[in-house]
Amino acid sequence: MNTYEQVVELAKRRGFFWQAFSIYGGEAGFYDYGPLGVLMRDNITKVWKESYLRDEAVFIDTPVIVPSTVFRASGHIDKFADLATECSKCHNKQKLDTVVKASGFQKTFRSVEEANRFLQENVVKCVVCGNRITQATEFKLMFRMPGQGSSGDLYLRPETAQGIFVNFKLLSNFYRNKLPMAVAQLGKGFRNEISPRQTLIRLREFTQGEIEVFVDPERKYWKEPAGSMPVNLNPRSGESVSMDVVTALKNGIMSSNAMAYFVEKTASILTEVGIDSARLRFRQVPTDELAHYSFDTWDVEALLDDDWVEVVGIADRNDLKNHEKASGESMSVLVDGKSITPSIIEPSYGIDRIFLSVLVHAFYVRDNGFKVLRLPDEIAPYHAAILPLVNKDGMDSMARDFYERIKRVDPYVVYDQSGSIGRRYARQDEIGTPYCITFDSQSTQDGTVTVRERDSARQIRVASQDLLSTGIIGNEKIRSAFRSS
RNA sequence: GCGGGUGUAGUGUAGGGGUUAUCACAGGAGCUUCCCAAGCUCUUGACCCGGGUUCAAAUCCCGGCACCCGCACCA
Repeated sequence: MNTYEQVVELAKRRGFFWQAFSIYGGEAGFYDYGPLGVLMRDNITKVWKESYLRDEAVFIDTPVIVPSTVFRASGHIDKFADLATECSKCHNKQKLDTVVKASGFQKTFRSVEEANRFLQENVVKCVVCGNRITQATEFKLMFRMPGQGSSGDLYLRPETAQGIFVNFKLLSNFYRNKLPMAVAQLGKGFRNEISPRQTLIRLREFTQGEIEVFVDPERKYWKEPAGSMPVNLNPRSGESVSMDVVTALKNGIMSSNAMAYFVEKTASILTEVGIDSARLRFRQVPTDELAHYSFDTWDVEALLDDDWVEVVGIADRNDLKNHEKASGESMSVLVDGKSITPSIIEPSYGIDRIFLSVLVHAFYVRDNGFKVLRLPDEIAPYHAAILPLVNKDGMDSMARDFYERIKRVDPYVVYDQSGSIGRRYARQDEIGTPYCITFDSQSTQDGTVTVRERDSARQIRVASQDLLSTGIIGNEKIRSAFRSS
């Protein structure tokens, strides 16, 4: 088993995530977060959210169900599609690839135009009735609720971003008509993927954290990046380099200050939540792979075993023009007497993929075969487990009493008195709990407890009273003993 | 969506036309246990779903669903 497979096995067994609706055979592309997964995922989004709050972003929350007018303007209804055919005689709908292959051709197409040209020049027949097919259409990748809106269809949003764009004027007013402006949204997105695969990597319902940074198109400026951390850059043309973004901007590898700034910020957030910087790279998307709305995008990819998986995309896009045209509403801001329709730099975080990558990067197996999740303290589902060394001589009641108190200081704790102490340590290692607080016979004498750290298995002794006032991961003794480096 | 493979307790597995369906780990109860999955006793728990063949299907056949690999797709 590779690391990914071992992580999936562990995740199912210990309650991080599992296939949704499994008692009815499951449904491809849908997963449940289990009890530990919810805690850990919320810890990740907390880091993300607070990081952007520090950057003066404002947060909103908009509906997941969206009228067709929005996606007509954004271009999703036209471009967010796969190629298909509909037989003019029997009206059977088929994937274009299937039909073409059934007629003995081996070919794939990039556009309707290209497909139609091929269908004119070659005889391709309907697999059901044998009628010749001459027209290709598109298979929509958005979930649609036909006719349920006030003016037509409703759709489940394929990205959270449009909810921000359509609110641009209200938001700009809230932001006191200043530029640049950053607006963020955390929420569900939906795509009717043709082949969902690999647990949390390709879901049909997923969580996105998107930030729309509205900037002056002339400058595309946000703030000065620190330039203190080298990141792995794979530019569209030229060599891959490890370089800080200030240098990259100077060398023309980064197209704008804002792009450079958010590349650096993203690297910082991802490493903080537990992604290994050595297994992280920024790849500038080749022109022919760009999404319909973007003219420059850096994909942020994490290495899972031998595959690079996109966890974040940072896109330079300009949706406001489309909405301005379609709605008739002005999307400009008056800055220094100049009317500006902003460009958008959009860092879009795939929360589920980040979550999975953190697990894979945290996973390791000890020499004795026991599995450990080396999660950052703030990301682990539980900060600490409270354990009596043995269930007698008052250790159990003392530990239980401490557990009841510490919960009020830090609710991310768990109590366990079943099995041997070694077994309990192993259990906690496997779910990434950084600290185990054990009550032994000395605890009953002087009120001190042992604190065992997950990765080193080393222990220190501290007064249980101190922990009640400082909390666990905030305790200075614990920090300096185990997290100094 | 195509082709190939797979589907047995929470997890990993053995087997396979008539069985009390194997084993391990995990889980529960108890005894024991003063620091890293110790030991003992007891114990909960499974043949993906539907149809067919058959006296009899978890086992064979067909269909569905899910997962894995490859191809395609990933706005």
